[in-house]
Amino acid sequence: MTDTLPLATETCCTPLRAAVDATEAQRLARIFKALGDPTRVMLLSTVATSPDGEACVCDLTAPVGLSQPTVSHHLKILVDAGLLTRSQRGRWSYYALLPGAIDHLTGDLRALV
Amino acid sequence: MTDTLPLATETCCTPLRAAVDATEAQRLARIFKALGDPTRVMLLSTVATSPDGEACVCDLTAPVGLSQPTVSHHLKILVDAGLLTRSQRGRWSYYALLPGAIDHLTGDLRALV
DNA sequence: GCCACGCATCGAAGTTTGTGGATACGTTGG
DNA sequence: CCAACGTATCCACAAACTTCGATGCGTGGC
Repeated sequence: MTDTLPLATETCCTPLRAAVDATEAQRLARIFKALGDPTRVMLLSTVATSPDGEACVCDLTAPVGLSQPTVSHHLKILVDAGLLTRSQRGRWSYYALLPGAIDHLTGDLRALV
Repeated sequence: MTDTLPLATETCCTPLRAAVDATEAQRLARIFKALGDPTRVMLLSTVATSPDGEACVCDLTAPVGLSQPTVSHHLKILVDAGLLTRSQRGRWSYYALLPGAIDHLTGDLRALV
């Protein structure tokens, strides 16, 4: 008796879970973070839409208006994120879009929600 | 005479341009940056896959294991990026996925490359 | 009207990131 | 070999970001 129920939780605070686990969220966030800079968006687009499908660093400094070390830094982030590939031929490093990378990303994005 | 050509540019340093202008790159980067954090990826997924399609802050602190101010901060970033909507009913703020936001994003992503 | 509740905002500390100059590395041409 | 060239790496610094405690703001119940 007198055992008043400890107040129901109303309609709030229901237990929820994401469609991905913490590891997958971290992997996706790493990719999105690579795209989370205007310079890198420009670089990715420039590389992907170049006539040969690839471009070297000296081609990319002018479009973004930044120094060569900075451009190399951004390109490395895009490569580490699995969006670009790097192939060195002679003195030049050619960057190209990793085939299927964008499709995989859009697929993962839809799987999130 | 004797006007030797000033050395052709070899095969390098061709003039390139991105498929988007600087303003569009900045807009996209803003959205991607919002997704560039594991916590926000988890939050977006949790909100989007919740049974009612919406969730209040108190529902979301537990899944990510962070304090309430921090969760509110991340949710504001997702709202500002145009990914979530916020609707206050009573004492609670309900966050939901903005319809079409993911589709627009995937479309913009394909238009980039 | 007052208090409890859920949430947003503020202030601060620690960490990460973007950027460029200087420099080192690998390659090519002479 | 040696010099010139294209890149990557290192160092430093300013700016932005993540996080949380404290606090302020609406709303609802008594």
